[in-house]
Amino acid sequence: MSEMSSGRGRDAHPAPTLEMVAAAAGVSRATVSRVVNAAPNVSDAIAEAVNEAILKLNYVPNRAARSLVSRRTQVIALVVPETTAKLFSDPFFATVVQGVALYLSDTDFTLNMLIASEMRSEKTRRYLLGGNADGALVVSHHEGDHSYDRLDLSLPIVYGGRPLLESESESYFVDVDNVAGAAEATAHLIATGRRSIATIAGPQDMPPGFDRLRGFRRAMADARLRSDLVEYGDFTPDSGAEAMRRLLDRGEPIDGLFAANDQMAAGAYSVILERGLRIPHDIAVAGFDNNYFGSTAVPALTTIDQPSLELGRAMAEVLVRRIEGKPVDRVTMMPTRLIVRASTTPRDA
Amino acid sequence: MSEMSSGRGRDAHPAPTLEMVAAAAGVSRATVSRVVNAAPNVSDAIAEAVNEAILKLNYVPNRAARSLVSRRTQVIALVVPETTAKLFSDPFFATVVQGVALYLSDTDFTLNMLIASEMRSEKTRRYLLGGNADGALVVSHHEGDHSYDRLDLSLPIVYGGRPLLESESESYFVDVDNVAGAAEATAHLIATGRRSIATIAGPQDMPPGFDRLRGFRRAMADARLRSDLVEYGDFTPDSGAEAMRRLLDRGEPIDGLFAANDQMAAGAYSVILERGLRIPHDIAVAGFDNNYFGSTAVPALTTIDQPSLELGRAMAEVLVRRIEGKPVDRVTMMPTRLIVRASTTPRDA
DNA sequence: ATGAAAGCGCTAACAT
DNA sequence: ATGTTAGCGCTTTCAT
Repeated sequence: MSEMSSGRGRDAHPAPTLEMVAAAAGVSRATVSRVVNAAPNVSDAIAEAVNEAILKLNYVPNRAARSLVSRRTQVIALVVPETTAKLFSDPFFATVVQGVALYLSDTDFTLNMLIASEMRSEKTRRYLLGGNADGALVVSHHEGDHSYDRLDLSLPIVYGGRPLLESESESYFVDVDNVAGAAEATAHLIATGRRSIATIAGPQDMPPGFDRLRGFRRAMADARLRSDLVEYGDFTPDSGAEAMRRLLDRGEPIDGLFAANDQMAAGAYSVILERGLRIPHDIAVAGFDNNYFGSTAVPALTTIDQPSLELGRAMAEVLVRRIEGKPVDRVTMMPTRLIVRASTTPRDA
Repeated sequence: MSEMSSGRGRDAHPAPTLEMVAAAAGVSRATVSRVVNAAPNVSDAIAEAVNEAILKLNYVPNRAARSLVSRRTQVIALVVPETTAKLFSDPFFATVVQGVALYLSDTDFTLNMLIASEMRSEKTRRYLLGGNADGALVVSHHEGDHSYDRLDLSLPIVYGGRPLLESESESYFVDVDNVAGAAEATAHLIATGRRSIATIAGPQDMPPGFDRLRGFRRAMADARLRSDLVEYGDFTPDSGAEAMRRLLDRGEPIDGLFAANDQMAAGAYSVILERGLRIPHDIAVAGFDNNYFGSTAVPALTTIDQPSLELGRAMAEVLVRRIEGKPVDRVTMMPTRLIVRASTTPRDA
């Protein structure tokens, strides 16, 4: 295993410049620039000659030079709060990033990923304000933290997930329709014959926690059913188990459960089983997120699928449109999808 | 929900330039540049005055301008083959990326993520060769594809995972020690009393597939045990199930199984159970990867943990050292760790 | 120790 | 339709 040897490169073949292309094609640099940027006013003959020279020299425009004069970096920053990065193994988040990257790979933009920790928050701000990116995407997980709002004055920003206090923010965001998704899951429970439906809600200071409870309540109200069987968890399996315990300890009959995410549903499963109750016979269960906590559970969990890839794609698209000055809605809602599995099979089936 | 409004910014506050700082501090631009870059020859008094001006004006150096003259972009490209991106939900991959990002966030480098599809491979090459990055990291999953080797002449590259034909490549890479990990898992099976141990190997044209089989054979040979109970899968659960079926159909006794990854182990589980055999009583099982396929299996799967975060970190570190011209080993091996769970509990325990 | 000046590679008026 | 020219903001000799 040898040592050494390093950052040479880039100098072996001193990269061809626009000027060299101009010389080779026998035209001015301005003309080459026009050809490269597909400007309207170039005669076909010359354009062809220039393109030939470009090909022959293997010319690639220097981005730094271009950025310097055009004031455009063609860079989009993806800001990942460190708390979210810790949950990196969360397939939801990874898929959102993939969606962003996929969309951008068809544009001239490049994706810059930043991990923003408390410590380095100043560094992140400086990076963003230092003209290093044309726009930023902020993905936090459940927090609804729109603390980069102020930066939006200098740089277009698009968030994944709505802000906590929507009325106080003018921020652009793309969000999953948590209310509709939760309502759909609840309605499904009702449609399969359940009447005494409880919910394990998420933290009410996190938008998804709040919205999913709202969706549950709405569906219950629509069916003229009571919706006071509510306990709260923090989206972890353990908290789901405890909430289920509290729910069962109330002594009221429960034949259906909507958990605000699959993890909590998984936690609830263990308690339900431990009390000698059967799923779905005694209690039908529906979750939210559609991840492996639900798909590998026994019985498999009915849940709400989030369009994570599309969410990422949409975030990138909204941001690019803002950067390019095209009109975009300030809020974009992504539809969810009900995934019916064994945990909500009707009793008579 | 309002419409419009867009890419303004950046002009509201015309970013302060080095020149403005110079004026404010009453010195020349050269001096400001020296202070910013911590050059040796600056008097404390002046340095202080300059720093004050920088703070007051909230000055941030313009990267494009800096890159243009210094020929350094401070950008590191992370190339993700699209085939890998599809497996994005794979926690292994996501965590590697996180490791990279985490390491870089303590440096002056920035992470640029590129999805390299077949279609856009030319675009990727141009990007890399166009001086848009100071170095590149290539993470493919299992493929051992080092097809960017040629670019290494112009740009330092570091791979995650060894090349398929190591002898033919001079590439820098960081890899998990698959041989040692597989050997450790197998040795553990042996240590817990198993003697007729089979393996479900991965594709032999993928380095991890090949290396894990080698590790298995080595451990068996060290214990003077036969190692001809080998069937192959393609790392998917289904292929694991089929391989297990073939193994069992051989009619030879099997009391232990090493699967080259957790997915295939999960597939094997179903066949073992379906044949009325018990885990670990009849057959003890060990996997590799340490992901949820194993941790959520029943009984929980003994497996080999890969230091994914550290792998990413190490890749970034090796690349940065190359870029900075510091010595680095061409190959870096990351140690694995045995995670003992219920699937290998000794019979007498 | 500090300043003056040149120039990195490109785009965008402006002129022709 | 094409060329000329003047910078973009910074680093870096070279003087002083």
